Amino acid sequence: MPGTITHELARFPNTGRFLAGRLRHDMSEVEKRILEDAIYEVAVLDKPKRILEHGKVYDHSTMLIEGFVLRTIDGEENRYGVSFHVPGDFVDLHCFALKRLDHNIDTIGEVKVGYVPHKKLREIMADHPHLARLLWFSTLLDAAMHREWVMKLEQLTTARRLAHIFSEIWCRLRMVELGDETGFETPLTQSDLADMCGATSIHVNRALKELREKDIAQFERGRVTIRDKRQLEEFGCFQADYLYGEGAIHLREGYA
Amino acid sequence: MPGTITHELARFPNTGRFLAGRLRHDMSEVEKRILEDAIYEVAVLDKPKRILEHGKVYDHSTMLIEGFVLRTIDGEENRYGVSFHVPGDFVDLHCFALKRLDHNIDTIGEVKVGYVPHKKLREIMADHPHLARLLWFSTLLDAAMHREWVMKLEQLTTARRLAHIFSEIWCRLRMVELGDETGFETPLTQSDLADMCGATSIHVNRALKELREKDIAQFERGRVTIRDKRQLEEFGCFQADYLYGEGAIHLREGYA
DNA sequence: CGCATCCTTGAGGGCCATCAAAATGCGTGG
DNA sequence: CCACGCATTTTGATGGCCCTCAAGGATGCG
Repeated sequence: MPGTITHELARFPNTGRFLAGRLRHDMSEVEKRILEDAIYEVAVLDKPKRILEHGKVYDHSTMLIEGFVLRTIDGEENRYGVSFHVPGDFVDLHCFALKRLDHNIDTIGEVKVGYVPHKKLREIMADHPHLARLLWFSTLLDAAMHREWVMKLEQLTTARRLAHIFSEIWCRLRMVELGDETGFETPLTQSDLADMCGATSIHVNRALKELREKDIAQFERGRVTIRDKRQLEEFGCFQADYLYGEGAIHLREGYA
Repeated sequence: MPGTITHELARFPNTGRFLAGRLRHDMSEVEKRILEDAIYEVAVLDKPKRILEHGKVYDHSTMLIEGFVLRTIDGEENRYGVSFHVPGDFVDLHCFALKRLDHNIDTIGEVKVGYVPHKKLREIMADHPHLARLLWFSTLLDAAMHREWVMKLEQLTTARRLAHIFSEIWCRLRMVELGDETGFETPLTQSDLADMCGATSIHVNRALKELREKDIAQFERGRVTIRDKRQLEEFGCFQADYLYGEGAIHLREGYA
């Protein structure tokens, strides 16, 4: 059926999830084709790997086709997770306009990525302003998610941060029609979660126990099961509007 | 003298600080003129005011000409500061491509702003791809700063967060040739700083005392004085590369 | 000179880090 | 199949950072 992900992936196997559930409906067939054809190489990485490194300059950008990656910044001793990506995300469009990178991109579990040369992106900027705006939009989504993470870190305890992260990942997966109604598969470890929460893995473990005992969500190796969606979102102070999905569901009611 | 801020401001009074110290040298005279002329109205706001509100849709974007603004997100009880802007920043280019806003823009002290209609921005997207890329670049700078804040919040104590914030503000002011060699003027209160640190104003007060006693930096009503730049940056784990300034100074050495 | 806002200090308690140690699951090779 | 190594997960005890509640001092403005 036209409009479904299956239909999109049949025609655009590498970029069919790009902006799905958001502004993909605003893309013309021509634009979808241009983007799909911009990918000159596809790679499958089965082991965790740092595919982009802080400080370096690249002449391509990366589309995440399958799997998960983490955007990280290294500290003196620890690694810090500053954002998370799901299939359909253009993970480092940032390095197109910024040149050198201020962060790393680390894969988590098995991943399939597509590479787009910056030369192609420059052509798109020059010849297809509407598509260019959509690319811009996708980087602004990243910025909006970063802002939410800043607020989350300023406001929430570790258990609530985890609830927020689970809510966000689940919501984003559902927008690209991954995961299911009871939760999602993920290769994330407790240590990865700790990197994203600014906590130790030891404390994350206790916080996960709290979520389990409250019957909110359950983390097992390789899977997150949501026991109570409403409670999860409430506990994690999650309101999906910052993800700019389609439909009224994603309009935050707003606090008084 | 050509190239100095004074010379730029003489010709482009409202936009002469845009990307100064970063990619402004990459802007042609024509592009500078287009941007300056895109501002259809200038306003001076003497009292703290929320100039952009979460959830609303705007048909203009805002250039900060003088003064400071805070990008905030409201919680149930508290306000959270997710970023900070200095003169020359295009504070809400985000709302051009995102439509509705996921955050607020609050002024701090007296502020002068210029408004740019989105219609003009669409024309720039269509007719001036290079200038469009520079606008994109400026929003990516915001994203890079958000990432650094995420890391800062995951990693640092309140006193160190303050050191980081002071370092960042000072560095950004110097790029647009504001502030001076010993520090900078600012209308920020301890309560504003608390909103940016995810701490209470009470604790910020104690943390400022620590910076004072360590002879690192001094906060008085309306002014931050840096006593020891090297110590400030070290204590706050500040490395300026994420601000993408010109020159080798801003290239992080990188951790082993 | 009264009021509002901002700054400062003290006491008690909760969240989370650190140090230490053990249990579990998983793949490899004998 | 079992032994082993390794990463991941789990639990306990102690202490530091920061929150809350409470109160008072400074500063600026009408």
